[in-house]
Amino acid sequence: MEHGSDRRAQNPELVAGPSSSNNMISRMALNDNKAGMEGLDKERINQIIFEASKDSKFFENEKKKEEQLELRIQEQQSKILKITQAQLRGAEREADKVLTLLENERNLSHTIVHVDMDAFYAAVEMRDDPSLQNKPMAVGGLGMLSTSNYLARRFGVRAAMPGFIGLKLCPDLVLVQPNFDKYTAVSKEIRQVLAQYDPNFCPMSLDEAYLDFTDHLKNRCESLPLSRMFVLQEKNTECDKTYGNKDVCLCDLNSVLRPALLCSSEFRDHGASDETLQAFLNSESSFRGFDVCSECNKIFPRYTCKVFGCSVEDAVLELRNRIEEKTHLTASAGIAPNTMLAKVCSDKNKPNGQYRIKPDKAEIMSFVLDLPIRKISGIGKVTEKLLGSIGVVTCRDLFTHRAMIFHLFSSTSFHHFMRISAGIGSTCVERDGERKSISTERTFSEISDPKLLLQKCRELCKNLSEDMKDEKTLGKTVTLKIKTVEFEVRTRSFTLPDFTNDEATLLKAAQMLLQTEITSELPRPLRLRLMGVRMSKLCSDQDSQVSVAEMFKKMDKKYQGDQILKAHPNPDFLSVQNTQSVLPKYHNICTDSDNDLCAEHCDNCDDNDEDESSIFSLPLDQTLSSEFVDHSCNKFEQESFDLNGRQKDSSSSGEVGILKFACKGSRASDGKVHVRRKGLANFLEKSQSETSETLNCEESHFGLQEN
DNA sequence: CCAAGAAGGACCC
DNA sequence: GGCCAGGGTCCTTCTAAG
Repeated sequence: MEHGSDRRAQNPELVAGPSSSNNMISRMALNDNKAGMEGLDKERINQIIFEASKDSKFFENEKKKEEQLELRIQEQQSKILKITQAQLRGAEREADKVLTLLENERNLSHTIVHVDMDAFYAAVEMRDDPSLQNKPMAVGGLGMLSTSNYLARRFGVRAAMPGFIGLKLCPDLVLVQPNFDKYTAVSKEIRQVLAQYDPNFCPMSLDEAYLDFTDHLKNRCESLPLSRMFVLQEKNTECDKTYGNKDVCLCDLNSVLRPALLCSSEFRDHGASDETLQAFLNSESSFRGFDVCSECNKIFPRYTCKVFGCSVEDAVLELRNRIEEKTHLTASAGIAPNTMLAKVCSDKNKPNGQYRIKPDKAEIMSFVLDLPIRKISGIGKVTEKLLGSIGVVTCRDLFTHRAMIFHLFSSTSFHHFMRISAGIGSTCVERDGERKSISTERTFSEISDPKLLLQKCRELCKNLSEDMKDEKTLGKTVTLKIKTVEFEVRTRSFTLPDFTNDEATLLKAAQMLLQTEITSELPRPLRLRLMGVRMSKLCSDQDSQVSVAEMFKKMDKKYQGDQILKAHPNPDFLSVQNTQSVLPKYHNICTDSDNDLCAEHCDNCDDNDEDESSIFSLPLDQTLSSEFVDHSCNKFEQESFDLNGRQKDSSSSGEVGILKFACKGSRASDGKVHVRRKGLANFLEKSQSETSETLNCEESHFGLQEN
């Protein structure tokens, strides 16, 4: 195995001067790890990109960033030189421990599907404007492209590329202004289909989502053939090519026609098995009388029906076909035991394809080992290069270099990398909770006149305030973001005493921040190309009170699948993951039936279960003012852990109340829940000030003195 | 001396 | 000849004040 000392000599990049033009070419280079970009003339494309960029301010800034990255790599190298062999061996043992624990965590019982629409925005535009068919096109403006169609990708034109470079690469490129309202509407249609396979699916954006197919597949095995029969339009007919054809029914045949078919006695008569039904569907007479749409009175396009089998593959194929029927757009899908792998899989057979990794460790490993780390969601340009500099390119390398990674990266990153190397990912696709921030920003041609800058700021605050009112949300921390004409980004924030979405208040804070920046730049003018305003520390408009139940929910969210807890050296932490794959929900805390708290307050344990508004769902200050407070603090140990899993002393008086409160919710617990209690303490400490303020709690609520 | 806020970045779509 | 978005999330590093 190779180590740091000889690495430097091997890696020419580390020897070359700072951001050599080679480095810059590769930094600016086309990112071709997107689907539809294989086998391009990269040399030529990169040259064009380089030429188009090299005299710009943007490029200068990129150069700066590249230099900083190289500096980081050098720091990394000198760190490596200091690591002894003994330390490496120790780290390897630590890593192996973590990997063993991760192995226990491996959960192959879920079937996760990642659905990803193919070139979504571009596909919608092409669908609605047949004149765009067979032309290279991209959605976006001269400034930036959102996505490109597959034809344009052949020229190297891709998302996140400025439009003017796209035009250089492909002079015939057609640019279409994005129409987000339309994409949102189409997305809604798609989600209607997705919801039928997993009502709790998790949309990641307009065009992609994770689904947990586990339950669907269970039911599917017992389902009737008819329930798996769907209408398909015949491909490659005139109708198919002319989506805009006014004479043909454009309705979703599975909404319009299928119910009628299912009602037909003839169909039911043949629905005993997949085979008899399919045979009937193939027969001449099957669709007689089903020619005209009852909704639009137009003639149906040529169609057939297909019975989809019970396997995962069939189920996902069915899902994709139904999306296509409904929207006339294609989707790709990845099927795997966890979200991380499913995501990679959905890219594998793009466009209009799917790929499955079976829930089998050997198969997972053979898929993962040679997978370049860059394919994994969350590993971008920088991490790729950082890891690349120590010889890590594939997921296998993550394993072989685990000792080095242990030393070079934070505990969080290390665990993350180890999970990747083992092909372990999240098996739950729960929707994200509430949003954490809301913002608006605008790029413009240079503004340096302070008056105009403040005017810009006013516009942004007005917009943001409106957005927040639409969302019925309040916020506390105002952040001003500016980007100078040199592309330097700065953020300045200010926390207000109260939650608000009031335009004037917002403006006052934002303008104050802006003014400070303008002043600090004097005597030079502050020359900006972008300004943005963000509000964070949000809470809902309705109730600025958060219930204890909400708190616990947040907890669950935060620690679900948390690798730190699970890999923590403290055996108490480990006990959780051995008993349950995810941390217990708050109502599972009360596993003890003879516990008084439990009997009183936990609707899950209480057999009578009459009390929907149990104490856990009351606003916090009410909860705390109940007698529940007083006898609740008897047990809490003073251990707590920071987010890196390091134990720390919690004797500071400010924490006491928080910690006490923390133990209340889990007082009913047995040894197992001990973990939970710590986790909760951890959470509450972390958000201490937020907690007492957000929840409008008087200090006295926390004011119980320690013993 | 320490935890929390602020600032800066990486990354995703 | 022109000249790189906007909406988020999460993580890390720095720092100032009690």
